[in-house]
Amino acid sequence: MSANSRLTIAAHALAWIGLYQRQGHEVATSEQIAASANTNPVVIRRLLGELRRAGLVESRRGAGAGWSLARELGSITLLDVYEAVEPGPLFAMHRTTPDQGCVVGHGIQPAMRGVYQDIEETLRHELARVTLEKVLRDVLAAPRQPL
Amino acid sequence: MSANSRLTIAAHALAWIGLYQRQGHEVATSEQIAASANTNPVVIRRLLGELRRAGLVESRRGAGAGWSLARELGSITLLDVYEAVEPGPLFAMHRTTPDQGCVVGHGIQPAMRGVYQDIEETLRHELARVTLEKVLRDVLAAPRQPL
DNA sequence: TCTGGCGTAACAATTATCGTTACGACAGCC
DNA sequence: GGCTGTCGTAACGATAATTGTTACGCCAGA
Repeated sequence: MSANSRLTIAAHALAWIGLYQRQGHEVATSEQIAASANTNPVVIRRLLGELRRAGLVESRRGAGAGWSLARELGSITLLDVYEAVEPGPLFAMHRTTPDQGCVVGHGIQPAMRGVYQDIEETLRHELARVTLEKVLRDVLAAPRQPL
Repeated sequence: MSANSRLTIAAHALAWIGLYQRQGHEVATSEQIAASANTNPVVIRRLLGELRRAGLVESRRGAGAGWSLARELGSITLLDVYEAVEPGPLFAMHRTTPDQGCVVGHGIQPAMRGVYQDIEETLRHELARVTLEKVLRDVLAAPRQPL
């Protein structure tokens, strides 16, 4: 599974915007966030665009443009973020239809579908337990380097 | 996340071998399994090779060659299969190190690491609950098409 | 010795992610 | 009204993983 960092970067961006706003700023720019995440501003804009479609953030254009939270960090869970940025299911079925004339080929997909549904349900439950508020709290709790 | 079908195909192969052996056959060939899964024998051999490295199946060469189970279906769980065929973690961190001078850039990875560890732990627990014996049972329980 | 299938390398096709450049659109400000 | 900074998005390349496919040596029983 080519693990991707979309959820990580999206959470990073949300935490960054949230902290920045608590410091009194109105909006954050994709360039600032990209500098923190050490990536390209377009990557941030793409991800935040998906979060906006999900109603988690808002963007302002023109002068003084940038991004702001549409909801409190405490009301956003990692499940919200996951659903916004991760399209497909965790596990895939065969890419071609198995031999329906074979007993196993005929029954394997219904069997695995049940398993996968249970697993995704559990995953969603776990993700829903973590708010971005808690993520930011953990971020700030990370030990600073010694002097 | 480009979902992959490795776990599905591996479970398919194991269920197929298990059922075939219960019908009195010694070994199953990659060609037979590939026909059931509607894919190429090399794909099956590759996956079964990883399962053999994990001690789940055995292979025989020479005349009368083929694959057989190294353990009972009831003692093999989807977690065993998952660990054998899925290398990486579910979610990835940033591909480049975030800005350590930024509070969020510094603390985001420890924070997400904790979340991801919990999630993978839960996933493994779910996978460990399902034996291949149960998978085969569900496969055989799939409704047959009406006459 | 013959033969069927494993073991594995090699390559192409496909797909997703990520980085990057480019450029139009927008809105506040001078 | 023009300037400016940032968004919004298209386009392209690099990279990597998966999957399918061909090819061929190797093995062991008949």
